Amino acid sequence: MKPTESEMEILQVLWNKGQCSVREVFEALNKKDVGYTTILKLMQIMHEKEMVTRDTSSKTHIYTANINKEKTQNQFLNKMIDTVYNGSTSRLVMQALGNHKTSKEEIDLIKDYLNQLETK
Amino acid sequence: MKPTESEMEILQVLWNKGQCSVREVFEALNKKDVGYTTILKLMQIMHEKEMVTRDTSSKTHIYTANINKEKTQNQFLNKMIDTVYNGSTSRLVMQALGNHKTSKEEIDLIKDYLNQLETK
DNA sequence: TTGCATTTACGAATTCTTTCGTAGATTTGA
DNA sequence: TCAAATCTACGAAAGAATTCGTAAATGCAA
Repeated sequence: MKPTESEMEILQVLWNKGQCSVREVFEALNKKDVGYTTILKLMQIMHEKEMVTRDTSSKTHIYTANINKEKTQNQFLNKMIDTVYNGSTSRLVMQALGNHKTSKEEIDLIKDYLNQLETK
Repeated sequence: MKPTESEMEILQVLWNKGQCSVREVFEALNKKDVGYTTILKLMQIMHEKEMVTRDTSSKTHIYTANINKEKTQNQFLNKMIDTVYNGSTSRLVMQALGNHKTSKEEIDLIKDYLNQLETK
């Protein structure tokens, strides 16, 4: 049900690009030390689990994500809030905002979002 | 280096309580279907990995977390931002805020925090 | 056409994580 | 004191997740 870490990386590519062959995913991931057939195998397993669908009409199969991006992200997020932040969303958020990687633009986006939340 | 999920649950308890025997952790976790010796073994492994230290001067050993809470949380957070949110902190934050589990109090906390960030 | 490159399928090995049984030591209290 | 309870150590099994080698099919290009 819940994707593994490797599966998540693959889903990431599929969500971004929409449709991909194994090779496209393999190249997008660009992992050293991981061979082509490893990615292939993972995607076959994901197909068995029905996390992805595929079009096998031509030799090169074309894969598409078959689970919802937002729902899946939320699943990870909630798990993380529980096991890493002891259930506190605000602590996660504040740490995320405080970790220097956040640009001014991103912070502005979040302010807008908070204001929206407020007026509702 | 990076704690596993089970290890994270144990660390959670140790960070909260400071110092614990195996039994205390076992009881705090309160997991059905997981025996005492399982937690013991995990904590012994964590000791080997130097994630925890322990005082063995009495029969019941007392464990203490030996890795930094904020640093470890950040490690998970950054990994998550990368593999689940494609590198976008603001998307993670907005999804966290949007998932209903956030109370008004928490939202206010975050606003204060953003204002602080701003004035710096 | 024919052989080279690409692709799939699949089994199996490897590695990582979690689980627990059992044995032996220590403590406690009846 | 000594039996019951509690604890540690440790090996090993079970279960997940990842990895890849190899064989067979397919398509492409000379």
